[in-house]
Amino acid sequence: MRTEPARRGSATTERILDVAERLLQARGYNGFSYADVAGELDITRAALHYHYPGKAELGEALIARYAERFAAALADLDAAGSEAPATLEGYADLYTQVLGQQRMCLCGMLAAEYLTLPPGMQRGVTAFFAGSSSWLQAVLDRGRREGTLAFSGAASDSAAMVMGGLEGAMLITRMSGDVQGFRAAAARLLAGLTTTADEAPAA
Amino acid sequence: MRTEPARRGSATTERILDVAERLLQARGYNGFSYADVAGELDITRAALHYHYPGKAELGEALIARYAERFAAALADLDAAGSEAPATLEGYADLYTQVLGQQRMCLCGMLAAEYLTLPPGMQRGVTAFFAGSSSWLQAVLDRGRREGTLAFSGAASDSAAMVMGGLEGAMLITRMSGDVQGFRAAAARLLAGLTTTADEAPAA
DNA sequence: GTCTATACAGCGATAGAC
DNA sequence: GTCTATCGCTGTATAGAC
Repeated sequence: MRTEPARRGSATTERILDVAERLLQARGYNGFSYADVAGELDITRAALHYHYPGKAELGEALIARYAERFAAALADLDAAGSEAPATLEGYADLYTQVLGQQRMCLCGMLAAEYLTLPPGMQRGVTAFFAGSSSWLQAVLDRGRREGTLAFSGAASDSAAMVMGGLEGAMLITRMSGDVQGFRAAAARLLAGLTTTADEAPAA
Repeated sequence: MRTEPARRGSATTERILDVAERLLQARGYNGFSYADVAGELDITRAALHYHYPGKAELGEALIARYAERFAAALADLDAAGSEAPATLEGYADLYTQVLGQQRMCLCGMLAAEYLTLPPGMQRGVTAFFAGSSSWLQAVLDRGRREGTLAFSGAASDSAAMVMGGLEGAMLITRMSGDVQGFRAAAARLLAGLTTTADEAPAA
């Protein structure tokens, strides 16, 4: 029951969101227009305004859907019941999947444009990262308790490191489409949370 | 002799670059206009076109100056002759300083907008990260040789982790202005390159 | 729910006077 | 080196017919 569109979205609004989401993740909020979305769907800009009265409302809907899907993915990771390191790998895989579609994280993109966003969108982006961060903190704390993770300082600091590290690696590797480079950087990032340097000196 | 403007820049062009740089780092390339820059300097848009014929040329000049300053800062770090860990802390400090001005890294911002940039700017951004990455690789390799750093895998992967990690942490903490949070995340990031968990369990 | 038509502001850019 | 004036295009948004 997570696969169906939910009652808030008609088939058309979902198609609009799909196109707008791809454009936003590729070009940023200030880098696409109603004309771009309408053009791909072969409808007019006016028709778009019927579904989403303004670009701000469209943007808020995009954030809401993205955050919902992301939260569902995190819930799936929790439900899998893996140990903390594997759970973190699953978290990193979420980013890898987005990057594989040649996209930047939607909220990472909006973080860059933050100061130009309407207030409602700013709130949505902030909430996304707050949610992601608190989920990560819980996983990190659990791992440290279980002894499967080792790091010093507050879990919130390491959570910020993981979240920021993945967003930033995504930001940079997307330019060249180097998904393997992203994977490697993400692996190095998570390696710093376990025992470190327990692998072969130079693979 | 690094403090003076260099002969390519008149006083006016430098003032233009100063304003445009701040706007770009705050709002992104697609988030500011010639009118914004001209307005702050109390000149007209036409006068701006005299100094920089188009926004693309202005953008390229901004990248060139930023990259030049950044390279000079890296050269200073090399000249200090510190051990690798301290050199990396100096590298992270460069980011902290930018964040302290409530700005995002200029090239990190442009990385988000990469697909919407004119080709000349794309080349500049790519070159910036390539240069930063190779400098980091050299420091990492040196630290591993000297025994002051410990990490497995290729230095290029850890370089991508450090660079991406700082860019991403910057991207996210800038929204709330949490410079202390950035510092902590950066410290955790670099801690993963040394022996790890050699600090007090919970500071 | 989609269309045509239109309004209106903002954009980057150019011409030509001073 | 800066100005006024203007062009052409694109942006978001609205009114009203179908």
